[in-house]
Parts: sequence; C-alpha cells; structure tokens
Amino acid sequence: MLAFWECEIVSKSERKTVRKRRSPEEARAEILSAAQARLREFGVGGLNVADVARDCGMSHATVIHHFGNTAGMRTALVEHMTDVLLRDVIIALQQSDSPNPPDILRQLFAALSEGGHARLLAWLAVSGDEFSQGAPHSDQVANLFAELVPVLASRIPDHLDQKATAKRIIFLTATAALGYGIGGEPLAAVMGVSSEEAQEFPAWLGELLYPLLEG
Amino acid sequence: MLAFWECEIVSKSERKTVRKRRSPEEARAEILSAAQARLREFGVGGLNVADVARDCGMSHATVIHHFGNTAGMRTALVEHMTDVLLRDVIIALQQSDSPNPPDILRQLFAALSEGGHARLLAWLAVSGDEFSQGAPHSDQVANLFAELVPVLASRIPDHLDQKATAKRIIFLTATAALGYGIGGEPLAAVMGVSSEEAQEFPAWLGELLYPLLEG
DNA sequence: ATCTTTATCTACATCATTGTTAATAGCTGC
DNA sequence: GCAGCTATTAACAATGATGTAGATAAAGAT
Repeated sequence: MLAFWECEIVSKSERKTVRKRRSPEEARAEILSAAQARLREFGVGGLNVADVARDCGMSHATVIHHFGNTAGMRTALVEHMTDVLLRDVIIALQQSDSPNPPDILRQLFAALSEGGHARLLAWLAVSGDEFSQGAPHSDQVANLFAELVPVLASRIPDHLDQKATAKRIIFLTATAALGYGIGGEPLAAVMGVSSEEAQEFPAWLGELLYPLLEG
Repeated sequence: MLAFWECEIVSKSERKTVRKRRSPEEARAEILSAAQARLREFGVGGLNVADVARDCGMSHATVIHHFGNTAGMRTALVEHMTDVLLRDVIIALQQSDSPNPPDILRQLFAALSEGGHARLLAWLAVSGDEFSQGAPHSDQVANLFAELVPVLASRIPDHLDQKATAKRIIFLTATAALGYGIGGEPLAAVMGVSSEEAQEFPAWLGELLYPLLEG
C-alpha cells in the first residue's frame, strides 16, 4: 500500500509514454498514407484527425500541428493524390514510346481507371467544392491533352475532322475509364459479365477505335 | 412598462409558434427533397438533420421523428434516388419504342448521365458501404439488362459473338455515361472542348457503334 | 554537458451534431 | 364543442470531433 503522493508520483511516471520523433517530412508522409488508407476503406466519413492519428500511433494534436487543421490535412491529401494521378498518367503516356495510338489509348485508360484514381476523381466531383483547393493541376492536364491530340489526329483519315475526332476519341477513352474505374465492378456483376470479360473490355474498346486510327 | 410577471406571460404567449402540420407522406417527401437539394449543393457533408430541417422550416426533432435517426433519413434518400434513377432508365428504354438500337443506346446514355444520376452512383461508390442498404435494386437492373441484350444482339453481324458484343456495347455505353455525367464538364473544360461539342458527344458515340448494329 | 529547437503529448475548452423527453398544437371524428 | 391522435416543438443530455495551451522529450548544435 502506498501513500497517496507516492501513488500520484508513480502513476505519473508510468504514464510517461515513449515518443517516436519523426522528421516533419516523415510525419506528413505517414499521416497522408494513413489518411489515404482510411479514405479507401471507410470513405469520406473516415477522414477525421483522431482516427488517422490513431492509425499512425500518434495523438491527434500532432496531426493538427503538421497540417494546421483538419481541412489542411484533407487538401494536402487531395494534392498528394492528384500528384500521383498526374504522374501515373504521364508515365503511362511516355511508356508507350511506340507511338501506336491504340497503345496510347489503352495506357491512358489503364492509368485513369486503376490505382483508385477514378475513385479519387469521383470523390472530388461529389464532395461539393470542399476540396477544390487541392484540385487537379488544370494547366498540366491541359498541356498533356494538347500534346496528345495531334499525335492521334495524324492517324485519322482525311475525310474526317481529324482534330475533332481525336478529341472525341480521347474524351471517350477518359469518360469510359472513369466510369469503368468507379462502377465497372458492380455493373459487370449486375450484367452477368464475368471478371475476365470485364478485364478484356479495355482491349475491346481499343479494337473498336482502331478503324478510326488507320489513316 | 410592464410588470415582470406580465412580461413573462406576454413573452411566453408570443413564443407560441404556428405549426405547419403535414401528413407523414408530405413530411417525408418534403424532407427528402430538401436533403437531395443539400446533397447536390453541399455534397455529403451537407447531409445533417439540422440543416435539412431548417431548409424545410421545421425542427430537427421532426426529421428524426419521421426517419428514426440520421442514418434512416440517408438510406431513405438513397432509396428514393435509386427509385427515380431506375424509373428514368425504364422510361428511357420504353420510350424508344422504335426498337432502333442506336436510339436505345442514346436513351440509355442520357438516362444514366443526366439528372444527377451519375453523381448519385459516384456517391454510392465513394461512400464506403455507408449507404449500401438503400443501394440499387440489383434484381430489377439485372432484368433490365437481360431484356436489352437480345434486342441488340439480333442486330449484330453473325461473324461476331453476338451476345458478348451486345454486352460490351451496353457496358461501354453505361461506363461512358457514368464518366460523362461525373466528370464530363471539367474534362471538357480542361481539354478545350466547347460545351456544344461535349453535348454532341453522345450522338457521336452512337454513330461510332452504329456499324456494329447494322446486321 | 548544456542549450536550443520543435515534434509530441496530455488535458482542457469549444463547438457541432445527434438523440430524448415532455409538453403543445393542429387535425379528424364524434 | 369535445376528445383522441400524433405531428411538431423547445429544452436538455450526450457524444464526438476540433482546436488550444502548456509541459515534455528527443534530437542536433555549440
């Protein structure tokens, strides 16, 4: 049996937690990673500082220390995810160095529909202007498309409006990839389409567009 | 100048608010309408009972009285919106009584991309299982597609797998409509596509698929 | 070693949202 | 008119999330 002051001292000394001290960059990266995982698993509702902090093994005050407030954390997350999205698209377009337009389109489709990118864009579209600060880098995306259009246009038969058709093809590829990435799985399920058939879909779309790129 | 007890009586009698008494059906409809408007304008974050109630000119306790709790209101909203979505799709497919497959596809595209239906589906996809109770009526949707597939398949050339091709065409139309409804506007803006050009896109898609339906 | 910096923690204050309860008021039927 | 039903309300309670303040500890610098 201890006297009350001893109890107090002991309990206070036992409560001394070991702190894991990170560099600011490490801390931010760790937090954003956990936040992204929570977003994937629990949706928008899971994006609160307390839960994210617990996933990182830190107190929520630390999260606020690094991002200012909850909104700061969220916009930083959007910025990070759009950065990754843009990087993936750029890589996809550069990777298909064989300037074979169907290949390019397939890469574009994959880059937009995979890796949760479509879900990110859907989230941005649905979360009413709440995260538009960290929104996609319009200029870079515009440049990307501006470079892509003439590549496709040069392959399109003369009797068509080459530039307009190229834009439409890209537009179709992008919208289909978006819809595929967001609702492809449940849609396939409800249509009785097997997952193998669904996975062949991008290739089929490429073949469908091939006649337009034979010029 | 009034004595304090008179003040009290007057203030209490003046505080008697006039109540607008609705039928349960009216109240539910009014609440769901306001909730849908808030969802459109403020996104998922705007869906709390207090704000919805204020938009209806009632207290939030009334909303809870009619739906049990906040989750009840939200699932009821999802149910209502998916009902409307399904109804619109059915109407669209029946309306094109001229069994001209390109027309059918165009109607399907319009029904899925317009009226905020695409945004609803995106919302469902992003809101991690939070509202899956009120999710689309899988059976009816499956029946819908089951009826649609043979109509298209009969028009598809023999040398192709008619049923598989029909499914792919429907799949493409649906995913493109989804992506178009969700991200068509900002995508067109960043691609330098005018809104007129974007509005012609569904028709162009129909023409693109036309050769497959000439059988 | 000592100092400085700052990432981290605990504890508290604040606010928003949700849900409950008891009273009230607007209908409908008699 | 009167009575019963219930939609509606105000007020309160409870919970959770956010943000703040001061103390503390881990690292580097001197």
